[in-house]
Amino acid sequence: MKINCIEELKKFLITEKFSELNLDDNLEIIAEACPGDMDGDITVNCFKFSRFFKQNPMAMAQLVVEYLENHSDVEKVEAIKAFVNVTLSAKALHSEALEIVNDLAHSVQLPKTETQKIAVEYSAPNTNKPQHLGHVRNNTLGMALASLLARVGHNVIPLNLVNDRGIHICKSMIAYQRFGNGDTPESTGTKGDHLVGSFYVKYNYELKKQLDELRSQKPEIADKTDDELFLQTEIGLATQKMLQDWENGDTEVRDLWQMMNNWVFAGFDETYKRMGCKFEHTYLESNTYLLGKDIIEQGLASGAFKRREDGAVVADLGKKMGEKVVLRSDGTSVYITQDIGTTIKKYDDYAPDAQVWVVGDEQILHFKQLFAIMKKLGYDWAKNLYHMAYGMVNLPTGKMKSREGTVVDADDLFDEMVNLAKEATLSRCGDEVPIDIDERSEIIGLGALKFMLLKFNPKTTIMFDPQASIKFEGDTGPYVQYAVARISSIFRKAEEEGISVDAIDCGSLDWSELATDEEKNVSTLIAKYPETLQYAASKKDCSVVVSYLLDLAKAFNKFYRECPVMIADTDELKVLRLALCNNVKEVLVDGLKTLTIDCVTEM
RNA sequence: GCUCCGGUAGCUCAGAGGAUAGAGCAACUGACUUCUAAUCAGUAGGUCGAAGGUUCAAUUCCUUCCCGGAGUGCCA
Repeated sequence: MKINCIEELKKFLITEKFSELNLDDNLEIIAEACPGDMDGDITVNCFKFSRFFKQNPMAMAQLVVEYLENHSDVEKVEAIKAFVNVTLSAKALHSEALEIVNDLAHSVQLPKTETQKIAVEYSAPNTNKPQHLGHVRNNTLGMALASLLARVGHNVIPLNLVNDRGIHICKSMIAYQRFGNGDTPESTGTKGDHLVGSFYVKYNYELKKQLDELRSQKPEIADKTDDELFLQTEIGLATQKMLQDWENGDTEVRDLWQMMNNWVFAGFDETYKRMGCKFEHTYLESNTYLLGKDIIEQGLASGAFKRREDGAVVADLGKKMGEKVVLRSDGTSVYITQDIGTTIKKYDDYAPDAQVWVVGDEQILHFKQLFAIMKKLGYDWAKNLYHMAYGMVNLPTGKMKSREGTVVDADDLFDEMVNLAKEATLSRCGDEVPIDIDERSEIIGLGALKFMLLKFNPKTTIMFDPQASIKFEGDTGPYVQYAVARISSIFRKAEEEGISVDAIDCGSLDWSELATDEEKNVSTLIAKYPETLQYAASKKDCSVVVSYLLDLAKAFNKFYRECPVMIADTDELKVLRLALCNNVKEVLVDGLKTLTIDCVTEM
C-alpha cells in the first residue's frame, strides 16, 4: 500500500543514500500489512528490493530501520531477518485512511494514461430456454467485472450477444407447433422464457422417443450417435426444414419465431432486472450471423487463409492450435466466421482499446484460435482481446443439462435465496415485522448469491450444493452487509443523541487517540483499498475484492466488540470512533457496490 | 495421443518466490440485562498429489510421473 513514510523512504534511498548509483525511481517498495502475530502495522520486505541497491537483505533492513526510526509517522520499528515491521503512529495511519475515504470516487482510480475503453461481452444466452445457475454465474461475473473495471476508471461498454436463431431455437418452435395448443405466457400464467423452455424439453423427449424407435427398427445403425441419426428421424428432418425456411424468410416461420423470441426476451428482461444486469447494447445473432464472410474472402486474398483441397477455407494456426476451418466447403459460415465478424463489428461500433468475453472455459481453445486469427488478419488491436474463462457449475448430482431438465433455474434460485433471507430476518426481528421486509430480503438474498459466486476464483469449477451453499453466516455477502447494518445502527443511535455523523469534521480530529490494535487494523485495511481494486481489475478477478471485503468486515467486527462507540469513555473518543465507523462503511458500501451488491441499513 | 485447467485441514476454498501455510463450514469450549449473537473469543484438525531440480529461501518456478476435469468437429 502507499504509505507516506515508505514513499519518503524510497525517495531518500534513491536520491540521497544511493544517489551515486543514479537509480531511476521505477522501484516499488511495497508496504504489506504486518502479519497478525507480529508487532507492527505494516511490513517492509527487504528481500524484495535489496538487490536493487546492491545490498544484502539484512544490511538493507538496517538502513530501513535507521531511516524510519527517525520519521515522525513512525512509533516503533524492528527488523526481523530482512523483514522490517513498522508501528505507525495512530495519527499517521488514520490520516492515510481518511485521505482515501475523503475522495473515494477518485482515490481508487488509475492514472488517466492507464485507462482504456473496454468492451465486455457477457451473458450471451440462447432463446430456447430460461437461464439457469450457469448463466447466473456468467451474469454475475460479467456485471461485476464490468463494474470493477469502470470503478478503477476504465470506460466500459457492457454488451450482450443473444443467440436467437439456429437449429436449437427451431427445436422449441417445432415442439410448440405440435404440442403448444396455442398456449401463451398470458394464457398459462407462465414467464415467457419458461414457457418456451418447456417446449425445448418436450422436443428432446419426443426426439429421444423417435431415436429409440429408429434404433429398434434398424439394429444395424443402433450404435450410431444421436447426432448422426438426427436427420433420419421425422422430427429432426422437420427441424432442419424449419431452419431452412427461417433462413429463406418464410413468413409463417418468422412470425412464430418472432412471437416466441419476444416471450423469451420479456422473461430475460425480468431476470436481468432482478440481477441488475445492464447492457449498453444487445446484439442479436439473427442480425450478425452473416457477418464475417467478406472478411474470409479478404483473408483469402491476403494470404492469411488458404483454400484446402476439399474446398473449405482454413487458417493455419501452428502446432498447438492446428488448422481451423473458417468457412465450410459449401461456402456457409461456421461459428468462428460469425465471431470474426462480430469482433470487427464491435470494434467498428465502439472503437474499444480492448475486448473481453466472459464465456465458459470449454471454449478456451476457440477463443485462442479467434484471437490468433484476428492477429493473422492484421488488426493491431487484436493483442488486446481477452477471454475471461470461468468454470462450470456442477451439482452434487452431477452436471446440469438443460435438455434433461437437471438444472437449477435462475428465477427459482433467486426466490429460494430471498425466501431464506426473509426467514432469517423474521427469526431475528421479534414481533415487529419490518415494513420493508421484502425489499431487504431481496437485497440480502441476491447479495448472498452473487457474493458466493464471486468468492471463487473464476476458473474453478464450482460444486453447488443448495443445502450447503445457501448460507448467511461466515464468509458470505450478508456477513459484510451485516457490518454495514451495524454501523448504520450506531449512526441511528448517534442521531438520537444529536450527533450527525455527516457533520463531523474528520480532518480536524486528533486521531492519535485511536491507538488500539483493533482501531489501527481497520485503517491499515482501508489504506489498502485502492491498490486492491486496481490489482483485482488488472487480474480481472473479483474474488480479490471479495476477500478484501471479508477482511475489512472481520476487522470491523473485532473493533465493534472491543471498542464501544456510543458508550466510549469520552465524547472525544465517541466522535473519533464514529468517524472511523464512517470510513469503514464508506469502503464496504463502495466495495459491495463495485461487485453490484446492495446494502441495507437494518438486518 | 496432444493441449489447457485443477489436486492445500473432514468439506468448500484462499495463498503464486519470503517470517511458524490461512479462512469459512462441520466438531468441541466459552461470550447476549451491552452500539444488532447474520457477531466475537478459543480448542482441534496439514507429508500443500509424488519424486527430482533451480535458489540464501519452493506449497509457489522448472522437469518427469500419478489422479480428476475440459478441449481436441466443415458443432455451438
